[in-house]
Amino acid sequence: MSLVPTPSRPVTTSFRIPPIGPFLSGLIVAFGEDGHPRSLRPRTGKEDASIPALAADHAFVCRLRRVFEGAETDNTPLPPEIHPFDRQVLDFVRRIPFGKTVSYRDVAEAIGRPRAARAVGGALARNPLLLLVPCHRVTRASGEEGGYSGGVGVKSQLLEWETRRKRG
DNA sequence: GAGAGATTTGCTT
DNA sequence: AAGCAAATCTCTC
Repeated sequence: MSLVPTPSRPVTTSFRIPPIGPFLSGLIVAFGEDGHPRSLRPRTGKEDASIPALAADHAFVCRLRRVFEGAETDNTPLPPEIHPFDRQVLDFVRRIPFGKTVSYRDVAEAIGRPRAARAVGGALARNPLLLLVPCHRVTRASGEEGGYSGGVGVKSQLLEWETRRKRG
C-alpha cells in the first residue's frame, strides 16, 4: 500500500454517495486528479466511516441517478490505467442498452475473440466503474446470471429493476 | 512463467 | 438433467 502516486495508482479522493433507487443503499466513488471517476461500487457497509459524503445534488450524483433510471447512457472516459483487452470489453459493454442482456460469449464474439468468453468474465471482474459500465447486463449463455463484483444480489436486483422499468 | 478466473461446450452418467 | 473436464484468453504475481 504505497501512498506515492504512480501511473498505475493515481491519486484519488473517495466519497460516499447517498442511496439511489429502491435497493442501492449507497455507493462509493473515487475521483482521479482529472476529475473523472476512477472507481465506483455499491456500498458494502464495511467502508471507513471517515469517507466524506458527496452532496445528493452534486452533478455526478444527478448524472448517476439518470443513468440508473435509464434516462441517460454514461459517457465518461475509462480510467487510463485499464489494459487494452479490458478496455475493448468495457467499451462494448457500455453500449448495451438499458434493459437488455447479452452473454459473455456474445461479448467475446463482438470484440473478435469468439473463444474468449472466460477472459471477458475476467475483464468484467475488473470493471472499476460499476453501473456506469453496465457489466450487470452480461449474463451466462445458459440463462444464469453469473457473477458480479458488486455482489450477486445486487446484480439480480439491477436486472429485475431494468426489465420492470422497461416494461413500465 | 505459472495460476487463476463473473465461461462454454461436449461427454458421461 | 445434472455433473465433470477440457478448451481458451488474458491478467496478475
